[in-house]
Amino acid sequence: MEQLLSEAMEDYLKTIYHLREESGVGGASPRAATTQAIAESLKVAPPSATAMIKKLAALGLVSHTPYHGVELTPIGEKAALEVVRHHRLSETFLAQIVGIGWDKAHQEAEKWEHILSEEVEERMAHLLGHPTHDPHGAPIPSLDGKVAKEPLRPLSQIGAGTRVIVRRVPDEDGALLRHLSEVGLVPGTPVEVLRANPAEGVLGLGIGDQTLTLGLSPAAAVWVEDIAKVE
Amino acid sequence: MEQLLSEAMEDYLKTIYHLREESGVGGASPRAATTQAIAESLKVAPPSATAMIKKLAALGLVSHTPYHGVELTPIGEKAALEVVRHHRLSETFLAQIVGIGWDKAHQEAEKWEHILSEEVEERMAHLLGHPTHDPHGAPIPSLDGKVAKEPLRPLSQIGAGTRVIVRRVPDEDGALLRHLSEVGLVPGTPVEVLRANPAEGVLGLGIGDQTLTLGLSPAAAVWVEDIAKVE
DNA sequence: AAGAAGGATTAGTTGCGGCTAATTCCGAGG
DNA sequence: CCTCGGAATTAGCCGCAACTAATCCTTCTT
Repeated sequence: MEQLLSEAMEDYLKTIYHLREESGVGGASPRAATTQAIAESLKVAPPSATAMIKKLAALGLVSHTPYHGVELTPIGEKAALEVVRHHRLSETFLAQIVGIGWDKAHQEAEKWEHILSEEVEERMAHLLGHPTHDPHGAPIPSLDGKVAKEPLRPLSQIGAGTRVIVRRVPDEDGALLRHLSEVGLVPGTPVEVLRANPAEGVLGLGIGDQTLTLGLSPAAAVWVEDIAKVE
Repeated sequence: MEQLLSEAMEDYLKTIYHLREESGVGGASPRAATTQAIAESLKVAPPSATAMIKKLAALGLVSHTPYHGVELTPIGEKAALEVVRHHRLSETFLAQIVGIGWDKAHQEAEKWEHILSEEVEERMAHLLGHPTHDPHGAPIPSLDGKVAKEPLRPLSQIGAGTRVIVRRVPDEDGALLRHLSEVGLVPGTPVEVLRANPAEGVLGLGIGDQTLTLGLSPAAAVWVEDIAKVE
């Protein structure tokens, strides 16, 4: 089970995995991986996606119900998880060892994920102490293809008066990441939601002894873990 | 000057560089980079090489005299040296930091060389203390495209009774590398040629207080620096 | 000086992964 | 129940970098 997949195939599998498995974190139902969603994520035209889906289906990596959606088969999921593992290990390695800012690590890892040999992967994991999460808080799948499932919710859905811990931030948007780390919204940070008014479109947050205001849309991308209600 | 070249183009430029600039180390005249030599090095059919040569010539990276050879233009050489720099830095990084055996570092670096961003390259060089040579003793071109020229000779050409220092070993052949490091023929090691009989096809060598016999063909791949005659 | 050998190039194809334009299908609203 | 809009698919094409078969140069030998 080694490198029979082209780079493009790996990209599609990873994208399908993200669409299916990672859209509904807080128990939300995962959206279907539609042709359009896949094409959009990969910035290709829909017919290109259709063609690749057929190829992957022929290889037994996805099951495709025409005009409906795509589902990873167990084999496809294994392959996808290997790419995800390579990606997140690379991100961690780039940030921790190489010293690249975490806001840039993601795009570098997009290239690394396709060329990591099993041996280099093993060495990196070892050097890093077999990390369970990447710098953005995303879980790193284990070698045998298991991912920790975590009951996280988007910060945007947290009601006022609740204390939570930031567990995960998105990795794709460098500018957003830089802003989040400036204000201290990084994985591991405890945060209290002070004000939450959907009509207002903003959240008032307390981080340590600082307070700040964050728009709902960036807040929707920050995933947190509940701790306790404050009455 | 950044990533306008396809991976295939980079491979061709690197190969042409190796054929032209690195064949004659001990002052030997460099062989021409012929279509056939290029095709062979890249394990590609000759027509494929012809086609790519034309493409590179159109881009001003090589000058091509049809039915004769190929020469790197200054721009082409700069591009080739950047790939070589990436390759050798990666080899060093893989061996030194990641902990991959030097016999495997080469083939890993073949993949890394194409995806290194300038920033990651910079960080790696920094972490390694801006090394001047890779683990095989090959000089690492500087950022501005300069390579140290060293007056090395193949070990196979050294006469009996001469002491030399091993400066460079080939990087492509993993099995040969493993053997060389087993017997201690690694860059930096002083060696005395005890016996040299071309008819015999072998060299008698003294390394430290050990002696060993090495065939001429592997010896031709080991480059050494002269120290002094022993009378 | 002629011809043969072998390297180089041209001609024509292939597979991959994109694309646009045209068509087909599905499901929602009338 | 039918129609219509948007999503999905098919049809046909492109660029890249490989390939085989055929042809064309150069050069070396006699």
